[in-house]
This record gives sequence, C-alpha cells and structure tokens, in this order.
Amino acid sequence: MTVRVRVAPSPTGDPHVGTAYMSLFNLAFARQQGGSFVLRVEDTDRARFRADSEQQVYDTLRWLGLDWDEGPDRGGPYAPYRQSERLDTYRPHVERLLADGHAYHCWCSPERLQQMREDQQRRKVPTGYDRLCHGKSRDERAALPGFAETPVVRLLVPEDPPLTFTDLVRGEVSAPRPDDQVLLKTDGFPTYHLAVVVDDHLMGITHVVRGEEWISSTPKHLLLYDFLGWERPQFAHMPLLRNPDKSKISKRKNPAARLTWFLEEGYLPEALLNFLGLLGYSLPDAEQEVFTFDEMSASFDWGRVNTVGPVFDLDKLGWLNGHYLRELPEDELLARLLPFLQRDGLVADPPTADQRALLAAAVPLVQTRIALLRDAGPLLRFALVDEAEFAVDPAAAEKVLVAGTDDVLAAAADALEPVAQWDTEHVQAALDGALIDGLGLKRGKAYAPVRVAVCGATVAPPLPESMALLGKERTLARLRAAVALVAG
RNA sequence: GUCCCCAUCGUCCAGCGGCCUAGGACUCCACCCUUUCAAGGUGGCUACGCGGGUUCGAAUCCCGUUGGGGGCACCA
Repeated sequence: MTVRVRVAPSPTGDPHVGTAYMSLFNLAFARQQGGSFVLRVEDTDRARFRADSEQQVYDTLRWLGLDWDEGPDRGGPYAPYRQSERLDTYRPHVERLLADGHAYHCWCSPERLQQMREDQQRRKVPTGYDRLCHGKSRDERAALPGFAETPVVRLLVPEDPPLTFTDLVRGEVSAPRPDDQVLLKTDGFPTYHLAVVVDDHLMGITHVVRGEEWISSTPKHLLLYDFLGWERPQFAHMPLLRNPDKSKISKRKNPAARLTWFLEEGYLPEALLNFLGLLGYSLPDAEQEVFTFDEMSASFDWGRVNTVGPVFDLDKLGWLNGHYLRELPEDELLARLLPFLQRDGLVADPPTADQRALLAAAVPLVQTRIALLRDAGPLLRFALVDEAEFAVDPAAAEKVLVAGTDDVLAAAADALEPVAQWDTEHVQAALDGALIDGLGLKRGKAYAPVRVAVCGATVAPPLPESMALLGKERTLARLRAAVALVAG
C-alpha cells in the first residue's frame, strides 16, 4: 500500500500557520514512506470564500519548501482537487445514503434550529438536532412551524454509533456521540463532513493528519465510512498550536497565526520549518534541535508527536532565525536581504553598481547583528541613505554629542583627512593615533561621539568598518558637520 | 451546560518503573571577550499541579481531584 496524505486548507483568508504545521508533518511522513502528498482545496463555504486565498496558500507553502505531488494547480490522477468542482461527485453518495435510510431530508429553517438550540441550552440538556423532520414527507413537515422550502440532507445517527478509534499519536481515543449532521446544504454544497470522507476515500488517502479539534467530529466520519462500505483511513490528530494564553492559536490574538506574517517580518523559511518541527515533536536524539526537513523526515515517528498543544513561542523562533541567518553564505544573505532593503527605500531595484559594492562590504557587518531580515535596513541606513537625507538621531545627539566632544570630533577629522588608503585598518590606525595616543582617551569613550556623528546612532556596526563603508568624503563631511553642531 | 482531549522549568522538548538529588534548548541574570550593539564563551535561577493507590522502587502505571484546551453550525 502506498501512503497518501493530504493537507486541505479552506480558502477563507490569509493562510493559517496551522496549515504549514500540518503540511510539514504530512510531508515528512509521506516522504519517509515514499508516498504522495496531496493538496486539496476545501472551498465548500461560499460565504467565507476569498478568491486570492488559494494562491497565497500555494505561495507560502512553496516558500517553505512544502511542495505537493497533486493539487488543483498541478493536477493528478484524482482531479479535480477543488471541492467546489466536485459537486457532482458527492451527489450519488448522498442519494445512496438516502436510499439506504442512513440519511433524511430536513426542512427546518435556520430560525427554528437556532430556537431549538437556545431552548436546549436553557434546559441544560445536550444540544443536537431533535429529528423533527425524520420520517416525514415534505407535505407533512410543511404543516408544522419553522418550515423552509429547500431541504438539507441529514445523517441519521444510529443508537450505537462507533465512538472509538485508534489514533496514531494518541492511541485509543473515544469521542462524543454526534447528532444528526447536515451532509448536504441548501446551496447544494456538501458540508466538510461529507466532502472529506468522500474525497479522502476516492483519492485513496491512507492517513488523515489533521488538528486535534477534529477528534470530536471523527465519529461522524467513521459512520460515513461504515455506511458507504469503505475502509477507514488511519488518523493522526496533531496537537493544536496555542497562543501564549494557551488558547488555540488565532489571527486575532497572534500575528504569527498568519503565514504571510513570517515573510513580511523577514523570517527564513528554513528557520520557520525547523521551528514548526520542534513544536510537539523531537528527533530521536532530542538534544538535536537544529535539523533539516530531510533529517526530520528520515527519522519521523508518529509515536514521538506530543499530545500537548505547544505555545507558539516567538523568542525561540527568533533565535533559530538568527542561527540560520549566521550560517548563510554572504552572497546568499545579501540576496535575501535585498527585497527588504528595497522595501525600505534604501536600495534601488535593481541596485546600482555602487549600492552593490557597498552592500557586499556591509553584509558581513550585519550578519551577527540581525535576528530578522528586516533588521538590516535600520542598521545600514546611515550608509545607504542619500547624503542629503542623513540626520543624526536627536536622542543620540543629546546624549552623546555633549559640550567638549567637538574637540574629539575635530581631532578625528584632522587625523582622517590625510589618510590616503581608505580602508578599515588605515582608518582605525588614524583614529586610534589621534584619539587614544593623541588625546589619551580610552577607545570606548573616544569612539562614542564619532560613531554618533558618522552613523547617526549609538548602536551601529563597528566604527572603522562603518567609515570604510561610508567613504572618506562622506565621513569627513559628517564629522565636520557634527563639530559645527556641538560647537555652535 | 455537555461531551471529549490533555497535564515535567516562564516557553519548547527529553524522560516511556530503577541510569533522575529530573537532562537539553530558548528567555532571563552574572561574568569573560569587546570601540557601541550583536555574535561567541563560561556559570547561574527556575519544573515532575494536588491527593490517594499499585510496586522492593514512580516524573514514568491506576483512580480521584484541580487546572488548561477543544468540540457541541446549512464554518472548516
């Protein structure tokens, strides 16, 4: 038997981080088993449907390297892979359930159902459909209140439905007894419960990997498999990613719930992927926390998946991201940084030759100083900005460029003026000669005002390197300007 | 309310009856390095929710309790 797994996002907005989480585990398992990873779009909710969402799912998943073998965009033996295009596929199965007496029509209006539910809550009894329509013809039902012309199809749950199943991560699990679920909506679309079972079966899905939130719905699906005479797949219910307050991760409470957020912030896909693999999971050698997808996949084991929902902790992801950032070759880091610098308006698209040269020298300076790709802009702004737009940060100026520092700045400028070979070593030699040997200052004290004058901030890449980056002319101009500022 | 799932440092993870006076990582703190900031190095703080069992022995098994989470839609 060939393993086939699937991820099934619903195109209802920004792709959710949970989709990437499920995809990672699905794919790790599929690759290990030499099986297939199927992407199916579950767009049966036309009310919440958003046209641009599907493409975003593709983009973010591909960005992470979680590529699928079959899907709406690339086809496959079980096309179409979009549920909205499979309406005809579901119909005969509904007819069969109806014919076998495992399903029935229901004409209850939304208002009646709402009222029924409220009433049940008030009486503190379990909520669920009361089967008013069961066994009635259209005309019999029409005589009763709360009637709607277009019926839905409901599953007739028997007295003793199957409630337990074996889960790959949890072992034996028992779930709640379902009420009579709607299978086919008035708009002719199937509900998730019907569509997922029909599609998983027809598409040969062998392992259903989904979030823990689906455990309580699983009996509905088991029932459908049984009624339709189909073999059940294996289930693996993954723990739910959590907000810091332990609730299920949500876009409302957590920006990280949106997959596109990680791109915007400048996280590396390899870091995010590694991090997701660390949530609710560990390699057989748990001490190894930095690992590739291939390493995870090779040793993958459902038994090592946790049952506890992990809090999505940005601190650790930030550290991992920095780690991967530091391992990148310089030219690769530059390539990844470029879009962010362009977004900040610091570099032209495409970059000029001057900018290219400057960036090549600047990248090693920021590599150990950034945690996110977007952090490079602020650090390099002093060198990339148009000279006319350069300004010393007022707070830094007030704190560091105090009375008396004009002598230090002037001495630095004078010493740098004759430097012919403008590179880090010669700049530092001139600087140290004038300030440490000449003025008798400690390096830390001496560099502080110079740094603010040249870089415009108290925090910047190392000073001689920054000056080398900036060039002699601009460095001297900034020093002279600062002298005037302090003196005046 | 009801049903279900879960329970080790602040967070992520190790531990699947004795190797645990509980290990690693992140965060935090201190120190070292140091021209700022980082990075790097060294060290440190902090956890088996509680109560009963079972056992020679329990973080590990069982029960209860407490706490957290999820489901209970013509949403997925």
